[in-house]
This record gives sequence, structure tokens and C-alpha cells, in this order.
Amino acid sequence: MSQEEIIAEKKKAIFASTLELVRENGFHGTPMSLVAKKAGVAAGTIYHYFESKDALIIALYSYLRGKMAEEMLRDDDQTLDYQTRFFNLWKKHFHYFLRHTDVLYFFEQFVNSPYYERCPEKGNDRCQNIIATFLNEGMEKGFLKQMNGKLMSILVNSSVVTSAKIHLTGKVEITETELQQVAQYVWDGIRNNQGF
Amino acid sequence: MSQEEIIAEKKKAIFASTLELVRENGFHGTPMSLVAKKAGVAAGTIYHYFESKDALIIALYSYLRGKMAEEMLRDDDQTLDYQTRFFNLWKKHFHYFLRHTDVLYFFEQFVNSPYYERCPEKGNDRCQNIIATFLNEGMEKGFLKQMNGKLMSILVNSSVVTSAKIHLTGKVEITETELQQVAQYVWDGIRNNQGF
Amino acid sequence: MSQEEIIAEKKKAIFASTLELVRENGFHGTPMSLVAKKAGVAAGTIYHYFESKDALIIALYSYLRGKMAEEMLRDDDQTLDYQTRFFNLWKKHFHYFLRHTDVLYFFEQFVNSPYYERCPEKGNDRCQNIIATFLNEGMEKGFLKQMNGKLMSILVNSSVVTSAKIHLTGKVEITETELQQVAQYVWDGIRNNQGF
Amino acid sequence: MSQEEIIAEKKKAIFASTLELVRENGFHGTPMSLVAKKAGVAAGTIYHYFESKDALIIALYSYLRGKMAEEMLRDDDQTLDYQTRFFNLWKKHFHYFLRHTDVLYFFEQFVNSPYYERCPEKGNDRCQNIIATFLNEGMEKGFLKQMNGKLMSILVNSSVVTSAKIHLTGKVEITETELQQVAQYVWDGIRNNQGF
DNA sequence: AATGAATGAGGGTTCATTCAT
DNA sequence: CATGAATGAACCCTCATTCAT
Repeated sequence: MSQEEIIAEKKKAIFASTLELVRENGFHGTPMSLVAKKAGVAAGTIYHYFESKDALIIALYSYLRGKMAEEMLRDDDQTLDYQTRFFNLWKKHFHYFLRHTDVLYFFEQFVNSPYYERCPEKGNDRCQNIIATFLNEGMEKGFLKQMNGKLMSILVNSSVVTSAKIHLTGKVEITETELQQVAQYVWDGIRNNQGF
Repeated sequence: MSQEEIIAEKKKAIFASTLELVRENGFHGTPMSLVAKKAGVAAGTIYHYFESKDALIIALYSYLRGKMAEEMLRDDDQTLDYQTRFFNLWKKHFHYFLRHTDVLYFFEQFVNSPYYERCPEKGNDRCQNIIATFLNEGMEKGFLKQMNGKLMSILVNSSVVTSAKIHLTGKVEITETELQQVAQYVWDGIRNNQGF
Repeated sequence: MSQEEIIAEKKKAIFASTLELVRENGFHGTPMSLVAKKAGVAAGTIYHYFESKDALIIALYSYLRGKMAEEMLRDDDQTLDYQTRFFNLWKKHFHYFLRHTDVLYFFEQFVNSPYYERCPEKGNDRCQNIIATFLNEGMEKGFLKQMNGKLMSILVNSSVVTSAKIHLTGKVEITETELQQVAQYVWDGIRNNQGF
Repeated sequence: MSQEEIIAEKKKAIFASTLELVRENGFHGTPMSLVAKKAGVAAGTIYHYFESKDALIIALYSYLRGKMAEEMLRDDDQTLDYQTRFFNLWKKHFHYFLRHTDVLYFFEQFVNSPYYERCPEKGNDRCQNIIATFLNEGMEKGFLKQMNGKLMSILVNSSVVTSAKIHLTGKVEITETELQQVAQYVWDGIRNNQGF
């Protein structure tokens, strides 16, 4: 393993440790000493990789947004019709959160905390861009209503997050039927239905 | 002023102080000493009214949910047609958050923090119930799609919150046009459009 | 009830409350607020009767020493022979502590705390005097060894306290046999056995 | 100095600081901040070595009991006759307290405080065992009265403690004569004097 | 680069005492 | 006299960060 890979591995271990602890106990309930122990490194070591606890949290956010974006780009079959691609994308996003519940909780805590203000990618990460690009395409081609792209992408994103949270908290069981209904609700909201 | 009113006043002062500070600095960045100073009481006094910092935060959440619910119930003219009432309600909710931005930020931090787990009203406060009741009525009368009432009310609620946050962060300017569009997006998503 | 009696009653209630709480939780674990609540008075009221917490504790000590002395004086049949009177006295003292375990615990905490230094009756209360007087009589009449009276009375007193504590902590079960043995141990230690 | 020795040194410094302060001001009058300052460490450092203030106090008790036991074992010349050994042991114990008055005060505060209840070695430390063993030997060989060993050892121990406290408070001056008298008092109390 | 003991400011909380009612 | 809400100093403890090894 190269030197760089070793560093990358260690960073990942610290990220993983942080993610899990924040999910369980929140930012405040996650001391650096615990992060270190769970990551299998010394407390001081973390400070070789990250300037401060804040910097670590923010870096982790960026890292996770990037990882999610990667996965969302996979398997978008552009030969399919637009509506089908929308449903695919929406559900893929939803299921990503189901598979990575700690990521979801981390995101939600993060964007609703003072950290977010200090985050350079605030609202402009690759993930949001992917959704925005796709929706803009739909507007240009007349499949979707005309609306500020950013606005629409945030609404769509929010619908995914909300649904995943509902499912995970168990407040409402989301079966395949409900899932389809929610996706349909979003689609009905944004699709161009002029003439009806 | 009666003894009870004095107590109520003091509780309100503590609530107001907490609300403002949490909005600016988050839960962790809001020491009790500051809450006390801003409320014009001694640190120890807070503990006559609330068992702990956690208890204070949770009580504040309940209090604010109740206050918002009160306001949402006002002026619902039941003689109007259902769709109009929906748009009215949605916009009223939205504007409430614009007038009370610190409440919005507080809610969002709260529901995405470990506090929420320990909150007895978790997902079952009067505010959610008002929305749910209204939507259920719409489903029964055939104005809306059939969907799990809880699910739908959370989605609608989330659309309001998301819109208000977009507006307040200034990421997208929400003019009256955009506002109408978003409300329409939600309405189109939930309205019964079978036959089209 | 006269005014004075009312005051006496209230003082007694405060004393009783303090005694019980100190026994359970120690001085440090006994806040004035709890003393007040258990005594059925307001916190401020205590300060009408006692200058401070320290003063209360010290007054309680004096009060209890006096009460115990009273009881020890009762039933000392001076017509009996000296040794019998000694055994009677020793056992009476012992049983007093068994009947009033909280008094015993209070005494022991008190005399081993910094409070004791500030106690005017430090080592000179009526209770010690009764014992000392009785022992001096024994020395004068030749029943007991010659020894500094104060020293002997403290040793005897300590034997009673120690025995009672052993019994109450259950470290050693003190049956009537053991009790007799201990009293005998003390008697053999102090009695004039010259000539043997 | 090895790492372990450094740790041991630091623990000792904290112990010494605590011992001195508790002696002067009692447990409650001994804040951790002072313990730290007197020990020449930061407040937080203490918590690397002890879980809490309670844990520190309890650990100190165990440590001191062990130290005292060590010293008591030294120089017990088993070739001497039993009574001489008894007097030697008793006086050695007594003088240990004179040389280490803060230890005596600490012990007495400790065993009469709620801490003692939570102490794992409660009444079963090496020090008590040494005394008990010696007394049991005396009973087996017929030098001492038959009595529950635990009971007798507590009584003897208590006589030492009481004497030392008398001496140190200056209530009674204990000269070599008085010392001999007290040791004799104990010996006369426990020795087998059947036949007289 | 890695360690982890040490730091010490700052946090939440308690509680003896006061004083307006 | 009695009340008990209010005070605020002082407590124990945590934890982000540093630095000698």
C-alpha cells in the first residue's frame, strides 16, 4: 500500500468512526477521544489529518455527499423515457438512505446545525447538482413545469429525505405501495400537466 | 399581576432567551449562563422552572408547537371550497415561519437532534394533528388521493418547512409567484386527479 | 400551647428532620431545602431558629447529647454494688444507641467532622461528665485502677460506641453473650486488680 | 524514571494533596480544584487517574490502609513472649497514628461517612486482618479470653484509635505512663484471667 | 508520523442564604 | 412570624486541543 493509501485508509477509519458516533449521540455527544478510540488511532493523530473537530465534521459531510453522488450517477439509463428515469432516480436516492441510515441522520443533523453555515459546499454539492441537471433537462424538454431549478431540486430532494426519515423512524410503514405513492405525489407535483 | 402570571412571564422570558440563543448558536453553543443572563434571571432560577437544560429545550419545543397550532387554527373559513382552504392553510403555515424564523430553526435543529427521541410529543403534536385532520377530511370527501394520512401530512408539512428554509437562507428568492408554484406543486401532488 | 411551646415544637421538627437526613445521606448530602420539606416548614423558616446550617447541626448535637444524658441518669440505683452499677450503666448506654441508631450515626459523623472543632461543648458535655463522675467515684473508692478520669471515661465511652456500631453494621452479631463479654472486657480493663 | 513510576508518582502527589486537604477541611471542604493545585497538576488530570472524587477518596483509603499494614508487619519479633508482642504491636499502631495524624483523621472521617458503605474493603482490609490473626493466635494458645475474633480485633483497634485521638486533640496528655496504662487496660480486658 | 498524558477553560448544576410579600 | 422564589458563588466534571516523547 502506498503512503497515500495508508493516509486515505486512516482518514476513512476516522470518518467511519465519526459517522457512527454522531448518528448515535449527535455532534455534542461525540467527543474526539471516542472518535479516536473507535477509529483505532490516538487522539492526537486525528489532528494530523484534520485541523479541528469542526473541520473533521465538515470534511466528512463533503466526503459523504461525494460518495452519494457517485452512486446516484450509476445506472441512469438515458434511453428510457423521462418519467421512468425520474422514478428510478427518486427510488435509488431513497434506497441509498435506507442502506446508509447513519448518513441520512448525519446529513440532517449537519444541515440543521451551525456547522452548515461554515460549509463551503453549502447547498451546492455534486449531489444537488445531479438532481438539478436532471430536472432542468426535464423542464427544457417540456416534461416538467417551469420552475426555478434550484427550488424544484430542493423540493424533490426534500421529499426523498422526508420519506426515508418517516420510514426509518417507523412512524409510518412505507411499503412498496406507499413508496410508489410518494414518488407519484412528487411526480404529479412537478410534471407538466397543462391542458388538464 | 397574580403569582401564576408572574411565573408564566418568567417562563416566557426564559423560553424567549433560549429560542434566540439556540437559533444563533445551536444547542451546544447555548450555555445556561447565557440563557439566564439574556432572560434577566440568575442561573439557578432556571432550575426552579425546568429540571435541566434538556427539560427546558423539550418544554420549549412543546410550547412552540402549541403556539403555532393556535395560530394555524385561526381564520380557517370552512365555507370556502376545499382547494382554497388548502392554499390558505399552506401559505399561512409558510408565513408563520417567515415571521418566526427562530422558531423554524429551533424546530429543525430539534427534530434532527437526539432530543427529539426523548420528546413525548414526538410526531404527535397538535400542529401535526391539525394538518392531518384537514387532509383526512379531503380524502374522505374525494378531493385528495387516498394515502396514509400521517404520511401525507408529513409530506405536506415538510414542503412548508423546506420552502421556508429555502427562502430564509436566500438560496432561492421566493416571490409570490414561486410561492404559488410551490403550493401548486404540493396540491397537484396530493389532489385526486383520477380520470386525467 | 404557649408561644414558647410552639417554637419548641418547630425546633424539634427541624431537629428530627435533620437527624434522619444526616443519618441517611451525611451532612453534605443533606440540603436545607430537604430539611425544610421533611420538617414541614419553609426553607426560610429554619433561619428564624438557627443562624446557619452549621449552627443547626451544632445545636442538634448539643440537644441530642443532653437528651441522652437525661436518660442515662435514670434508674441508677446507688444502693447496688459498684460493679453491678457499672454493668448496668454500660448496657444502658449501649441499648440507647440501639434504640436510637440515627443518633449514633449522627454523633459519629459529627465528632469526626470539622464541625466538632467549632462545637463549644467539645468533649465536655453532660453525658461525658456523668460517665466521668461515676468512674471517679469508683477510683476514689478503690474499685477501679488509678487513671486520668477523662482518659478512662473516653475509653469506656468509646467501647460502647464501637460495640453499638459493630452490632448495627452487622459485621458481628452481638448476642447477649457477646454483650456481656464486651462489658466484661471493659470492666476487666479498668477494675482494680492489684494483688492478682 | 519509567512511565509506570511517573504515573505512580503522580498518583502519590494527588493522594498526598487530598489527604492533607481532607484533614484540614473535611471531604466537603476539599474541592477538586484545590486538590489539583496542591498536587501541582491540572484539574482534569486527576480524572485520568480516578473516575470521580468519590473514587479518589475511596482509592486513597485503600492505599493508606495498605501502607499502614505494611508498617505494622515490620519488626514483629515472634520469639518474644505473647504479651510483649501485644504491647509492641499496640504501641506501634498507636505511634503510627501519631506520626501520621492526617491519616488518622482521614480514616475516622471516612469510616463515619457514607463513603464507607461504598468501599469494597469495608472492614476487611489487611490491617484489620493482621490484628485479627494475631489475636486469634493468642486465643488458640490460651493467652486470651475466648471471644469472637472480629469483635475483639475491632475493640482493640478502636482502643488504639481512641487513644491517638485523645492525644492529638490534647484533651488529655498521654505521657509514656498513660500510654502504658491504656495498653494495660486493653490487655487486662482481653487476657485470659480465669482462675483469679 | 503517531502517541496519549496533560491541560484548563467552560459547561451544567446545586444549594446555603436572603428578602419581598 | 412564615413563606419560597430568587440568587449566584462554587462545585464536579468534560473534552477539544497541545506537545514532549
